[in-house]
Amino acid sequence: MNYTEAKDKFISTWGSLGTLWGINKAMAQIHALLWISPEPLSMEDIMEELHISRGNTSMNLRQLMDWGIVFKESKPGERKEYFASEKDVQELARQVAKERSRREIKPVIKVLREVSAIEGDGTKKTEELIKQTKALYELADSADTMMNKIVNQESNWITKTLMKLIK
Amino acid sequence: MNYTEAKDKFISTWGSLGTLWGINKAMAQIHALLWISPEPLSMEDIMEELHISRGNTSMNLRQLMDWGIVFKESKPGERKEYFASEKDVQELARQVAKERSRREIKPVIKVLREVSAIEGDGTKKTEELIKQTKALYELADSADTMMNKIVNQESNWITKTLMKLIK
DNA sequence: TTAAACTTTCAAAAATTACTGAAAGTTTAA
DNA sequence: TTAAACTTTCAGTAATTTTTGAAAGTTTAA
Repeated sequence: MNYTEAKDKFISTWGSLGTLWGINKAMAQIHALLWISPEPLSMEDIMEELHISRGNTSMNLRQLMDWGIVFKESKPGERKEYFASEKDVQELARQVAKERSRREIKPVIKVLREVSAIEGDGTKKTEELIKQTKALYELADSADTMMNKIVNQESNWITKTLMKLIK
Repeated sequence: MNYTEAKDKFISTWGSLGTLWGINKAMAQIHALLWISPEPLSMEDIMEELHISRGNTSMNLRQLMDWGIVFKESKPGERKEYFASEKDVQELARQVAKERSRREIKPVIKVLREVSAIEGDGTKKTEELIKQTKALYELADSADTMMNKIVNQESNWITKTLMKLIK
């Protein structure tokens, strides 16, 4: 496998993984491209490499910046803007975990807490609703707390922790 | 909030979370419905409660069974088939982790290993591709190994472990 | 200021994904 | 066997999501 094959394989695999996990393909592919690029890329560079439109590129770069994993860079003396990925894998993981917790997990935990807190009325179905949503609440809440621990630790806490668990 | 409101809120929230994580809404909602139902439900029951078609119900039940989190039950003396959810939250988590690892993570790890193993050619871009995909490979591999540890432990290992990490 | 160089927005179109419903298939009781 | 009771399949349709591209917006150099 030469450079171009490897690059294309990585970009397309990353795009598919994104799709599977609810992230749009263009966004995941732009991230992949920047992740392996030694230099920041311009919008033109990205459009050309991935064969996507200017609008699509712009919108997805914006999202990647909202997620905190891509940054704008301006080269001195140039009008054009360049984009660069967060390059540290630990920081990438922290940032993704943090955002998914904030946007997706926390709101669900809130609903689970509310739903599992309704008053029992003596019926079996209400008991079951309370019992099952409470179990989900407790699991989700522990998992989320752990994620946030990770997010707020020094950068290689993840690896250290995983190592500790694995051995 | 009364029973019906709580039930509807749970089902619709679970459906939306599914969508966000790449799982189709009907599948997530059927799971939610069975999760809180004290008794197994028939296909008719599910269709009626969620206002979805027979075909849709059938296909998504099949998928839930493929994931190993919903089971067919036949009541003695009845032709109709009934469906019940895995009720243990630990087992649910184990099963979901196991399947996502097998279907989605493992194949990506394989690609990352291949891509990061290409031979360097002295160019900066090849070096960067190797370095960055290797970093991703190592993180993904550790995380996956941990997931599989969890999957193969006794049922409340998750909670114990999370507790240990949190305090 | 002006206008060139660039980015963002957004309505419309395309692509993808999910859903329906009727026909085909299967199972079981008699 | 037959036929009733049920489930699955799948082609067509609908809904949703993504993408495009041109117009509007912004920035900066002169």
